[in-house]
Amino acid sequence: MRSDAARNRTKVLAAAEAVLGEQGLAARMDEIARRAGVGVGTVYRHFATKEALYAAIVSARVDLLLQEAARLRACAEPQTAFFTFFARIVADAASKKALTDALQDAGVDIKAEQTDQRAQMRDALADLLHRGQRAGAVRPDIGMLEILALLRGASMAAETGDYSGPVLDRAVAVLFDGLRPSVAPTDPVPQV
Amino acid sequence: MRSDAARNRTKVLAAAEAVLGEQGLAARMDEIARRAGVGVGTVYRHFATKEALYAAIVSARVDLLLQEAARLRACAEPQTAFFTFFARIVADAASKKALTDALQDAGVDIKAEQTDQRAQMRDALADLLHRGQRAGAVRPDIGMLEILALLRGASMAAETGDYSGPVLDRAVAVLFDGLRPSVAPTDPVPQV
DNA sequence: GTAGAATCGGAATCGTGATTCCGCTTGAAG
DNA sequence: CTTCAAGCGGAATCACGATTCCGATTCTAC
Repeated sequence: MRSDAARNRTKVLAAAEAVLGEQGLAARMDEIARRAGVGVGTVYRHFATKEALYAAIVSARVDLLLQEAARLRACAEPQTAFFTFFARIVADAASKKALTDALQDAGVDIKAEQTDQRAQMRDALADLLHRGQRAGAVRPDIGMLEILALLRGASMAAETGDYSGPVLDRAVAVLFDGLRPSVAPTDPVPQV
Repeated sequence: MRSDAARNRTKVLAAAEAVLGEQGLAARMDEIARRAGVGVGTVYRHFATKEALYAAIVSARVDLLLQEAARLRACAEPQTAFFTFFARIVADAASKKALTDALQDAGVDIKAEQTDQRAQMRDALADLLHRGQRAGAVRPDIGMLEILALLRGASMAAETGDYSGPVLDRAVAVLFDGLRPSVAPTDPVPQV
């Protein structure tokens, strides 16, 4: 690859990371090109479609989360590892838009890589959850489905950017309290 | 108003309720017109823009919720009223798309009516929350901001339609457990 | 029954933003 | 220092869906 091409690819990725992080999928290609100091044509030379570019960015972001998960699985205490990871994901969503979808959406054209990452993410989360449960830090009567729903909701709310950091922290703390084993038997839940 | 016009307006509203409930703002005007058995022009005769139509539908839906809130404020026990209302909103979001935004979004062109409804909703929720707290059913160390964030997240997750009813119910139950006063001293909450 | 205003239907228009195209530039091989 | 294929910029093209327009249809009043 020609050296200037490589340089441009890097610039495009950086700009896309920034713009997509701010605006999510709503970002425009022109804007990304402009911020990269490059023509739209160049963006398209490196990434066939907006979705492909988007996928590249999200994939990198998810990889970081997966590394974090691996670290936690390796060294952290099972009592806190699950909560730490959960909070990490929510914080990531708060700082950068458009991660949420990658977490679970049944996007139309899922690439093999994405499917794979999704599976890895799910595995890591399941493992951390089960360890936490075995360690007595997480209530035993819930499964991955509930966790995914809660994580999704928390990430989406965080992503809106309507709530300040402290408020989000307290909201997540409430969630975590609900996830701990109750000292007393759980109250019945009002049905709708 | 001419009788056929009134009839059409009704048909449009019904179709819009259905289509917007299924697809949210992504719904197309053609689709709404088609399902109403009417031309697009007719839809526009009754509602100036897609947003106006959308607003009319959401407004009606919110009104129902406000009535429910009034009922709860009037008769229900304060220990359960708050939770019942919270669950009711989430259930509504699960069955019909696009309510969430109306809950809090800072939409660009908010009509007076919507602002008013939003205020009413906020008041009702605040009242139910405070009653619950005074009755000792809701932990006292959280405020409306946290509740709104949690409600938003729950509604958004419910709206995706990715989770079955029972899973959602259990996830909401976890949330509710987190919102109850802890028997043991509360874990430290991340402060500002 | 008829006139005339109110409505209707849906093709044509517009706006927005992704994607393509192509003449011009530039890196690097010989 | 040439050569020329890879790469570039950004105007032109396309797609898609909201909104407008206007001739053709009803309703309703008389």
